[in-house]
Amino acid sequence: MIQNLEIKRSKLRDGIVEHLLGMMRDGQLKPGAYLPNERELATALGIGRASLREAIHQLEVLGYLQARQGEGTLVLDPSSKDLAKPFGNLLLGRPHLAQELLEFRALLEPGVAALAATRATPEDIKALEAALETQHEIVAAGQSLRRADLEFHELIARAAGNDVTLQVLSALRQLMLNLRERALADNLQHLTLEHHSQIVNAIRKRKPDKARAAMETHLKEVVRSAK
Amino acid sequence: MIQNLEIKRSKLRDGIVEHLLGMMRDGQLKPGAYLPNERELATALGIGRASLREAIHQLEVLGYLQARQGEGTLVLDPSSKDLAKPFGNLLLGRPHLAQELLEFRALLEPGVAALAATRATPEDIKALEAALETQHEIVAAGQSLRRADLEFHELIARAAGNDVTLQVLSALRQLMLNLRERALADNLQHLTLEHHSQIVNAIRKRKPDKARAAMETHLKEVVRSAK
DNA sequence: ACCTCTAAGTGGTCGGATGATCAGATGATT
DNA sequence: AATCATCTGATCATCCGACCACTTAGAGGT
Repeated sequence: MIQNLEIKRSKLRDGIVEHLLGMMRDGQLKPGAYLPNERELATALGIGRASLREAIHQLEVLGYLQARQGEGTLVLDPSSKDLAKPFGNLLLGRPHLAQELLEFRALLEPGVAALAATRATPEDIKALEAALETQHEIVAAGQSLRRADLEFHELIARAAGNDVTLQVLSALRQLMLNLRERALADNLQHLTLEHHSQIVNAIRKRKPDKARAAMETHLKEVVRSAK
Repeated sequence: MIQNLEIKRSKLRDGIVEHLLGMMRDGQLKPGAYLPNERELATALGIGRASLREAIHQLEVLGYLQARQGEGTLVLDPSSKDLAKPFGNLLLGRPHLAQELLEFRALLEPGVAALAATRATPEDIKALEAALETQHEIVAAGQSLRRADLEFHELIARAAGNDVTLQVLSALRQLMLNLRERALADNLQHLTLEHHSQIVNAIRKRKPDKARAAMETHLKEVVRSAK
């Protein structure tokens, strides 16, 4: 026999997962609404509550639902909700991947910056300039640049106009935020500011290659300082 | 009435999940071994079988375990393989524009190729050359290059030596495979072959910039032909 | 030695029962 | 009338015991 592949294992709950996902796609289940209670839903689907509960739990782990005892099971918005939580679960107990996460980000973001340079709307550029201003103030006040730095990179991802990229990066940042609460040294903060300025300049002038290069050197510096 | 207002949200199964993960970290549960059967384990942990099953199911979704009906529950090796499966679940059912997926890939892979040029082992290079050979034969036979193309890109990601990247890309490919079964035109197949050769050459000669550039033009062509 | 088929063990599913928790209705107090 | 405490119903969380479906290994016959 050639392949009996994977599809023979149709655990009932997997079917339920698919069914619920389908209902969410079709709009029968909209974000913010509650699922029918477990007993009703189970009988409606013609399955036992145990199976339904496992399916619901799976979707909860993946970030589509949120079950609240005594209240109901809430349907979340998968597009706006960050992938950070499921991403975090993914790395549960695999701390050795932290360094690789940094590298992954360094691999992706230069291209994102280049994209941003070609696609950024005037509003995007304004937001970036405002963020830059804020960062100057923060450094002048001697506070941590960490939070503003994250927002800055998110703005760039948004300006690149690719939702997949935006979500992946946002999940990544959230993760790194949890993994390491490393404060940048003061001299590095000034360097960071300088880099950010160059990036924004390149985007404003629509110079993709310059934006890419600036982001590259910026992240290289970050990786170097993290060692 | 006293403190502990915070930990109330500890669903019992989460505790079980942590407990099992701990056992896997401690080496009490080694990859390749089987979990005690559900009935025993449940009584040993002092919980009901349903709760244990939800915990096991969660770890299965995350890729740590694999339950097999009639056989047992297998402990997987979380460090080596199959982050791809949970990652695939992650993107399951989220509405994505195919175009954005392609773009995301085009954003990431050039950097991956550059990394591969600096890190590829002799074995990696040999595998790439063998894959190239196979591709020539396939084109000569007039068959579809699609499958071999996917394997080729996977080999490069593997040569880059970054597991996160490898798994993200592999999940991405799986997704695109489901989205569109588009065959490459014949003239494009020769072009693809040419590009692949250039990439392998750059990797063999340890020229990261050339590898990056070659991959970039390659993917640009793919995107262009997909419109 | 080979094949068949049974039996034990395992995860998969079911339905009911009980406990814990929350939101809204009800009623008492101010 | 407004505020607060309590009650009530609904819902998820957990447990239990039974049965179903599948895999494996071994007994037994050929």
